[in-house]
Amino acid sequence: MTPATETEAADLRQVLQEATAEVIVERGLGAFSLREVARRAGVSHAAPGYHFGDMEGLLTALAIEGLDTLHRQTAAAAAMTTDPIERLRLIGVAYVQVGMNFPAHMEVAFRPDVVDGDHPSLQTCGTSAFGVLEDAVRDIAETHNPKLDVRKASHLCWSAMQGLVELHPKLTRLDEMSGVPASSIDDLVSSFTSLLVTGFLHADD
Amino acid sequence: MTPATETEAADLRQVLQEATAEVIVERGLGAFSLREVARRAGVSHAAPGYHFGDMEGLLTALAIEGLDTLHRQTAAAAAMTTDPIERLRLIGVAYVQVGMNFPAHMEVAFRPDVVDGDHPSLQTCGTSAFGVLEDAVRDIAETHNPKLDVRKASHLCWSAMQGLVELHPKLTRLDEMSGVPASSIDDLVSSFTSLLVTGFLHADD
DNA sequence: CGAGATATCTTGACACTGTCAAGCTGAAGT
DNA sequence: ACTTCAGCTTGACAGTGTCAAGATATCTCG
Repeated sequence: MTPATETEAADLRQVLQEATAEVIVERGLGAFSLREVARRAGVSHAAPGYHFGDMEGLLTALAIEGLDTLHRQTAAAAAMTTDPIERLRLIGVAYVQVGMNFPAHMEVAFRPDVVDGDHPSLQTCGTSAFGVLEDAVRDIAETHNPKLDVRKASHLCWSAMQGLVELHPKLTRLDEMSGVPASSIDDLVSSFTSLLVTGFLHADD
Repeated sequence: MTPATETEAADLRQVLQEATAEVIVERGLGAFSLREVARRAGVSHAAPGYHFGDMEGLLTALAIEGLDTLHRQTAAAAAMTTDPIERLRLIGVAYVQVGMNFPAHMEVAFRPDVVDGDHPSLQTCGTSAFGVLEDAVRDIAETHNPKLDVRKASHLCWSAMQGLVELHPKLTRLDEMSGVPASSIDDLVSSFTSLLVTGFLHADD
C-alpha cells in the first residue's frame, strides 16, 4: 500500500515475475491473467503495468530471465569437462533441466505471439545461449571432423533440444499408448547426443 | 440468419475453422478472439460455441485437422521413393511444408494450454503422423544398421523437425545478426536429414 | 523548512472477452 | 396441424487489459 523505495520496487518486480511464472504453470499460458498476478503479489491490478508497461512487457521480462538462466547454466555445464563430446551432452542435460526447472520462463521464451521478439535483451540472451552450444560443436569439429558445418550442426542441436522439451510430454504419451516404457528425458538427451555426435563425426558435407 | 441444413452446418464449421486459422496467423495465438472469428464468419458470437462447445473445442478441431494434414502429406511424401534415406528427407520436407502452409494448425497442435490433449482424435492423428516417420527410420535400420534404436531415433527426428519449425524464425534472425547468410528451411531440412542419417548409419547403441 | 518534482502506487472507467441461458425460426417427423 | 429438433440469435454476467486521474511518500532545491 505504501510507496516503495527503489529496493522495494525492485523486490516488487521480482515478486511479480515469480507470480507470473506461478500463474503460467498452474493455469497454462492460454489462461494467463495479469490481474491474477497482481492479486497474488498483493498489489492493485494496475501495478504490473506501471513496472513493465503491459502484459507483453512482463512476459518479455520473464523470457529474458529464462534465457539468461539458460545461458548461465549451459555455460556452467560446458565448463565441467574438457572433452568436447561430453561437453555437448552436459549442455543438453542443462538445457533440459532448465526447461524442467523453469517451465514458465522457457515456455514464453519462444512465443513471439506473447513476447517482444525484437527486445534487444531477449536477442542478446538468445545469442549468448546459442553461443555456448555453438562453441561446443566447433570444438567437436576441430578435434574430430573439420568438414563439419558447425553452424548447421548447432542449429540441429538446438532444434532437437527445443523439440524434445516441447514434445516430450506428447512423445511419452505415444510411448505409453504403444506399451513401450517411456524414457526419462535425461536418458533421451544422452541418446540424442550420442546419435547427433555420431553423425557429426562422420559428416562429410 | 436462416437455420442451416446439415450440409450448411458442416459448411459453417469449416468456415469457422478457416476464420480461426486466419485470426491466429494475423493476430498471434496470444491475441486470439472467438468473437472475432464469429464476426469474420458472419454469425453471432455464440455460434462457434454451439458447434464446438467452447474455444478449446474449436482450437482442438483445428489441431486435429492440422495433424491429419501432416499425416496425409508425410505419408504421400514417403510413398514417392523406395530409398529409405531419401524417404526420411522427403518426410522432413513435407513436415516443414505443412508447418509453413498451415502455420495456425501446426501452432495449436502442440499447445496443451489451449487444446484438449486428451482428445482421442488428436492422439490418433498424432500417432499416425509419428508412425510414418517411425516406419521410415525402421527401414533405414533394417537396410543399413540393425543396431539402431528405432524408437529413440524417431523421437530425435521428430524433435529436430518440430524444433526447426518453431525456432527457424529465431535462428534466421541469429544468423542475420551474425552476418551469416541464412539458410532456407528446405536447405536446413536436407542438412539435418543428412547429419541425422549419418548418425543412424554409424550408431552402435 | 517549505515548495515542487518524482516515483510508486490505487481507484475507477471503458471496451472487449468467453460462456451461459433463454428465446426465435424453419425444417422434419408424427 | 402440432410437436420436436437443429441451428442459430440476443442478452446478461463476470473477468479481462489498458488507460487516465488522483493519492502518497520521498527526494531535491532554494
